[in-house]
Amino acid sequence: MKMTNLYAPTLREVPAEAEVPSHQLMFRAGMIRKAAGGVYSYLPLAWRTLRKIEQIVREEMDAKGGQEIAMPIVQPAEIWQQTGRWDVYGDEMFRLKDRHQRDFCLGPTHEEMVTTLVKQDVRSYRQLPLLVYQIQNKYRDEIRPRFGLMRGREFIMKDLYSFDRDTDGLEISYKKMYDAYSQIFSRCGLEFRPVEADPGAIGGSGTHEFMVIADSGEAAIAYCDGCDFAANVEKAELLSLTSVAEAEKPLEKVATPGQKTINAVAEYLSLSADRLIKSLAFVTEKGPILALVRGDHEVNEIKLANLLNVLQLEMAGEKEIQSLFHSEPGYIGPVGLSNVTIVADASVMNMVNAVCGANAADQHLTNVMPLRDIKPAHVADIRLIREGDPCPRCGAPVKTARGIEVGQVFKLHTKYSQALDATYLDENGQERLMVMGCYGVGVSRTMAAAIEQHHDADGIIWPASIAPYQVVIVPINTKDESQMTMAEQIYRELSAAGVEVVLDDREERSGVKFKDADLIGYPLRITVGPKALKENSVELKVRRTKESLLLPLDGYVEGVIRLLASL
RNA sequence: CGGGGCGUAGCGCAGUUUGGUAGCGCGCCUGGUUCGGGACCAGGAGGCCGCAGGUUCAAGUCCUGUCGCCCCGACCA
Repeated sequence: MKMTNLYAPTLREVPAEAEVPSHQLMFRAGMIRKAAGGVYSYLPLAWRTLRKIEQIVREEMDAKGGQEIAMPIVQPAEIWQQTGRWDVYGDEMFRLKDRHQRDFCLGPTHEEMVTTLVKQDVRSYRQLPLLVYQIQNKYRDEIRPRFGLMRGREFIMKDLYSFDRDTDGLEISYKKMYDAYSQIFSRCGLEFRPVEADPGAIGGSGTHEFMVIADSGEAAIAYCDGCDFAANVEKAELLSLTSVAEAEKPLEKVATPGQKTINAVAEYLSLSADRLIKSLAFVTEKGPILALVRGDHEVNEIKLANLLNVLQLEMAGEKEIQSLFHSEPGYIGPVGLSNVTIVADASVMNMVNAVCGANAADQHLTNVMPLRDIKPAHVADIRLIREGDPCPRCGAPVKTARGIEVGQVFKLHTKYSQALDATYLDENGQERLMVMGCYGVGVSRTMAAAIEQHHDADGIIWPASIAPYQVVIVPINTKDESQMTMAEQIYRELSAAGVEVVLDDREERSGVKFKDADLIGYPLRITVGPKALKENSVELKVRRTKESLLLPLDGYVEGVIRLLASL
């Protein structure tokens, strides 16, 4: 491709609306343009990279026996009503009506569709397992689209669905996909980590998320260098911590005027925060909850909601706290409480002579012995893991990092086959439910994640496997005939050898072309100027390392190909 | 939806306080001089100042409404 023909309008300045590096750089490199909030056009450079990622995904899916299909984006309401998700999905679903006022939606995902499809024709155990997948647009009317392609309302996703005879089969399919995903993200040149995750509202049990490690990631993960533990912090389980050894003392009420926060109370009483009990009031559809964690800990609301099996869990407001505790925020506590369900973190129950609110303004209780003074309805692990906590598997201190979720593998079991009556006959002629799994890769998000992980102040640094083009040839002076002749020759020879190459034939100064080359992020740049001509060689510059080298003109094509393989 | 901010040329912004001929930089077009990291000179094109209504002799600027966008929180590939 010649640059004069390439539709890649680069920008010098950063558009005000772009915040994160991937968004800014894709915009500046002329890869994407916005049509509406969270909805983008992909220009040639972006589309080429997306197709490369898709192709990697496709090859790995096919390698595991997946079969590519394409299902409708426009889906009838009925199948969603059958599983109950027409209502559950809420405002996040793009809904539309046809001319007869029949309800449809734009598919946010395809469990209903694929189950309805497969159950029509799969009747026998002989037809299972079946793995089908598609790569296409998904639609979710996100509460808040943001960060460019990272959280769009229209995005490209690969979704594979596995149908097995039983859970043993599901385990095999799950393992296949887990392995395939590791292959996919490795081939895309990404530093990633599969982590244990919370199944969330989709239901089912057992799930891993594939996280690309990046500071701008929306998810926090905890992992252990001592063993293979790695989990989304939402999910990461924790061991209960022991407390100081100290003789039990009698309960006492102390004045703590104006001390409303853990830190303030701790300082006022000259104690460390881990000697305090943090009491947090929540309201749920099943009534009010008082959650207790140690003062230096945070509540994990996902764990709490799962434990109580509630859908709504919100922090109580000041009014609710008044009516429940006859006190104000900052002074509430669990001692002597009977009208609120108390949930204590396991570590709290190990505390001795602790401090908590007294349910009276400007008053706290000291020498609280949780086992003696608190009557929790539940004692469980409800806290959020943090850097340095002991690993739940091996006890070594865990580390934390931020990650971008680019894929998820999920065991659905029979949730959808049951709701949609997807059954088969086994060897004994018995009707049984198909056991399902679903496995997604955010293709467009993966492209954004790759940029988040691989960029510098000058622009994108593509891994060669997903670069829109691998090489750019920059003639220093377009009007110099010998330079142009050589540039054209290199262009032809590399193209003939199957290398994807752009010839920057624009009549621009070299500086402009260098800047654009860095911005677009070609892994390799070939500069054709006096130096190269004089040495009768090809001048290469590696985008990632910024190192330059000269290759003799004789045999340079093989050299370029070898170099690319290492990028 | 709650909180914060912004809509003026393709992009980045000033002008709004105090109403009075719509500006700057980059980019774009023409010609010339340049040419190894975003050149220089000269000339030029390009605006329903988000939209609608109102106040006024006069509105980018004041008032009301509305739409859109960005950031922070609850959602998720």
